[in-house]
Amino acid sequence: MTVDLIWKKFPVKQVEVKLSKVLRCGQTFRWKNVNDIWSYTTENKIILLKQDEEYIHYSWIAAEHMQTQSKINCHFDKETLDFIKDYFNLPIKLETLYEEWIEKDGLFKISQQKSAFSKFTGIRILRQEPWETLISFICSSNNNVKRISKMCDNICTEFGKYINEYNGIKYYSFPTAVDLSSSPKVESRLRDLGFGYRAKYIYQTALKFTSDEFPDITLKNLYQLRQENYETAHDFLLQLTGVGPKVADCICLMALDKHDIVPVDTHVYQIAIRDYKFKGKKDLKTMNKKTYHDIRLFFKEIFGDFAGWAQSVLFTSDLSDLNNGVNKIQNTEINIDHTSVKQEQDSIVIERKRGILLDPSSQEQDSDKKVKYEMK
DNA sequence: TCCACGCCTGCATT
DNA sequence: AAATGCAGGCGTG
Repeated sequence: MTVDLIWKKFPVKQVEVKLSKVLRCGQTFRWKNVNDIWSYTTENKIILLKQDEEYIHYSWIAAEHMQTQSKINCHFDKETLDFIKDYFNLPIKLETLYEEWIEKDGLFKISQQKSAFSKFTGIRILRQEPWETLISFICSSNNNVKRISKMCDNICTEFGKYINEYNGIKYYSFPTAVDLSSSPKVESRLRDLGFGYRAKYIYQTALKFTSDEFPDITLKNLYQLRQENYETAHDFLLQLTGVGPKVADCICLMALDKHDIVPVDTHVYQIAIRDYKFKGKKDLKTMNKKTYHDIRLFFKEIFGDFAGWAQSVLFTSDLSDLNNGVNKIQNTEINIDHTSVKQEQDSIVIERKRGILLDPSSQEQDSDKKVKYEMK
């Protein structure tokens, strides 16, 4: 089936959104990049995006079963644009926030080296669908971006609804709670798909959303948390299997409009000690409840109402472990001849690499990596 | 209440 | 080349 894509566009500066960063900095795991076109499935269509200096271009492919009439076309155009504006939190102006952060950053930072905020522009927090965010972040424990992406891909292919095909890739929607609790076999199937101990967490969480035993745990109430305060949202999420304080905070920040929440892991803890004036043991491996709380409030006091957003920039700029899948690919390329880069014809990985090569600020990182590697 | 431990897989190191 | 270590958050006892 061949489709003629019709592209529309709207103006956005790259300092407001930089797709190549935002879509692979560890907050979303389901976007694919094929020939510099980003793609993602919703319930009824595949959404396609590409970005140049001044514009984001968007297009869509309706689900296979839907007929394409001019009326639907027009509706889908609007729906897609609305989705993009909402998903990327576009009403929130990043440039102004960055100015505030740079100012505050200077006051608290230990060294006066160039602020991460002037180097890594266009990184913003998405406003993602709460159910997908919940399941994705249950997958994130003890895990890396590459593997989480693969797991999300697997769960859609196995339990989602077929949407359509584009560029030789089949696209599926993200499975619902009903899809994931339909049979106890779900858990063992997820295990087979490489979910490990998270298979049980996902199945049990899905069950809580569909079973009468837990009348308060519903999709509607999950969505309602966007209107509730942080404590309410956090406590609700902790009832779910596989959701602890860190995962709950990720969901609060990335799906539930809690812009001031900083999810704390040991990496964030290290940033607090190394770059800011947080006093704590440098060798702390396991974090207790108090430390977690203290670090979260520490960053909130520095950056204020959008502390979670600010933290995501610091985190992304501190690339050493983050995106390790992507970085590993770069190292492989630099060091070994082409024949060695064969086995994984994984389109996601391959295309990520492409995106990086075309992204000017990432090229700086490329050269950094190269230097580090040669010095070894 | 706090803590140590096990859980799963993929990748890097030895 | 097989064995080991690491990543690093949640649940359990």
